[in-house]
Amino acid sequence: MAKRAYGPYRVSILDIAARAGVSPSTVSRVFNNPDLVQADTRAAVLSIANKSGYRPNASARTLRTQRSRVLGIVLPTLENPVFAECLQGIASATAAQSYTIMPFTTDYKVESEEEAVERLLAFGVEGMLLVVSDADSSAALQRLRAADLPYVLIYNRHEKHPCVSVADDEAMQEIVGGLVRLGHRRIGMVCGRLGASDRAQRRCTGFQKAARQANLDSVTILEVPFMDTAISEISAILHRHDRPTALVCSNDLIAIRAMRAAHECQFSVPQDLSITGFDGIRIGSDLAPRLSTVAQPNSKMGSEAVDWLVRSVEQGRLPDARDSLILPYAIQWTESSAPPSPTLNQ
Amino acid sequence: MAKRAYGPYRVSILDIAARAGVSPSTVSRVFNNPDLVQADTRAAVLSIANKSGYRPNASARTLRTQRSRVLGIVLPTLENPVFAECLQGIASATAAQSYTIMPFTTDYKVESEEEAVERLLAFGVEGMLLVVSDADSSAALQRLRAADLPYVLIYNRHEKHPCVSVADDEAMQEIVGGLVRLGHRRIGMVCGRLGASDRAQRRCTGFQKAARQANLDSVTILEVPFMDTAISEISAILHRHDRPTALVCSNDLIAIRAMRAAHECQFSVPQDLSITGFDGIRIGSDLAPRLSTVAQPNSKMGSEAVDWLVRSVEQGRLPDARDSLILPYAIQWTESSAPPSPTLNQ
DNA sequence: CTGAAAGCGCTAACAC
DNA sequence: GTGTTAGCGCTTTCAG
Repeated sequence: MAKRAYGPYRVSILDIAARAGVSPSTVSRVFNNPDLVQADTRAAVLSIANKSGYRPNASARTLRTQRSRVLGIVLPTLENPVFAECLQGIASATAAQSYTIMPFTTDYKVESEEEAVERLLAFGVEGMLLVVSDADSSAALQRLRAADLPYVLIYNRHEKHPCVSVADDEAMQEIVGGLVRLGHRRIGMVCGRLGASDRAQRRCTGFQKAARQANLDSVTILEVPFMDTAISEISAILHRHDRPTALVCSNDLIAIRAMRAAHECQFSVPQDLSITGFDGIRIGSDLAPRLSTVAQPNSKMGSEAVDWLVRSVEQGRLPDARDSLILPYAIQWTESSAPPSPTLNQ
Repeated sequence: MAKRAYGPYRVSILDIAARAGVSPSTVSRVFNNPDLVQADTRAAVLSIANKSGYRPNASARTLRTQRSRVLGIVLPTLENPVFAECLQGIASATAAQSYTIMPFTTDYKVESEEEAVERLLAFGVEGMLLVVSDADSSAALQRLRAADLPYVLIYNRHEKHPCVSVADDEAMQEIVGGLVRLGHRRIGMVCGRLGASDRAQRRCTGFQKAARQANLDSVTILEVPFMDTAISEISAILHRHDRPTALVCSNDLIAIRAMRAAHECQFSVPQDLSITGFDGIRIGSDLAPRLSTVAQPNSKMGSEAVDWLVRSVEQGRLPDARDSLILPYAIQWTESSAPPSPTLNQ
């Protein structure tokens, strides 16, 4: 039993081999190719291994086989449930395939993205799953390309990169279209920091396009870079006399804050103001009123990305951008949206 | 440049040494003990290393040094923001200390806890942070003890284990006390699956104790094992003619569903029904009405646990249960709680 | 200040 | 069916 310089004892394959009276290779085979080993020796080795709490050392195995079975994960923040739900999907899928994950959060900072990728590369991950701020300009992705490491983006969409996403521009247009059909003519959009996320940008563009098509009476776009001040900034808009009758938000977290802002302005949702979100975080459907939103299959986006990445890794090739997955979204028209009250829409 | 059996090229220390015309040891020193290397050779090596995108191979380094700088994380689910927020705290703190994390979720299943611990042990993590279902009976913790690996529990509380938590029994009593002082005499408690979490149990016990002390007129305890059915089960209680005037929930997610249930029963919160939560998830304070709750410093609990664990690891000793941290909680009396309306409290 | 050599724990040819 | 051997990439004495 080898004693480490400090800390816990760890049993090595040599210890097990010695105790079982076999060679290390036999022990190794028991764990990697059980069939190649006689049933009784296998049983003996296994029993001793279990008794000693032996598990093959992953670092040594990785070094030897050049396979770590570890995937690197890079995402903005777990404070937004959309990413937490996605990571949960990733975690479940990887565990099911006997892979392990190593997550980093970037707080939407590109330097952190690069740092994370660098660390993960050093670690010898076999592939990465990323949610980056801006796929088009990402240095982290260039590095990944240069390193020839398989990766898949989630929530991002880009021609040149393998992505798992939903058609959010389209979804956004559908949302606006729905509101217009309900009778809304003054619609505002509230987005997160546009510079920090190509998603927010795309959704915003989708909104503008739909607004133009519908030839709306009034279109306001409000960028709320920080969640802390979101409520008061939204309230400000609601105090204007020509305030919108509907507020389209670039994500659910903002939409929830918009509901709060409405409440503080003594407006009731949806009678005085319709509100829609984007993402489909779990809690949205338990609110009162339920949040109308574009529900993305967050957990599934994670697990699909895992499946694709693992497949690529095991086949020794890079995921192809042309195989990018656009998963279906589901617009949930629920209680936070309704026709504008007649007096409001003049 | 060594070509892997499949997949990406990776540059090794030998490549760098050769290109720089020095020995591998020198390159190694540049990365680990820069001071031991002459300034100009150091610069030369560094420049070549950067140009080639070289990063020391973590597996090899771990194998050699017996230090992985990886911490294992085991928690129930990221679908509950309380754990997502905590993991975010863990992620930030570990990144700041140049450690990496390897998280596993258990969905409250003890077998998954054991499996996760086993995998992490094999991996050679230097320590673990866990949120287990029941610290007292956990086989995973026994295994950790046997392996002599440093670990810290979060949210769990136990005499024999190093824990970072808040005094939730006390907090629970304070919540009930507060409601009683507001005038509530019929108070109900809604808990998650008690068998799945010693926290839920402790909070429930705290509630019962406080209820007894206050000699309440009516005490209902409702266990809602699954979130999917929570709303309807809570509604059922609210339909009773002697329904509680206040509902104390064992966590915020349940409290949000209780608010929903109240809404569906046409009760307004807090006029017809007061509701309190537990955990202090971020969203709670942006709801309308804001959720009254016991706010735990979730992110900080994670980072404190990291700091403690890392300190222990680096000093080569196990965290001592007697040093367990009980962080302060903050009861937020906000909009979801108020005195009962006079007609209700007969 | 730098190089040579050994070895961390494991697996995969290759022998037998 | 099993053992022997070499070596994955790195760090670390030990020499010089």
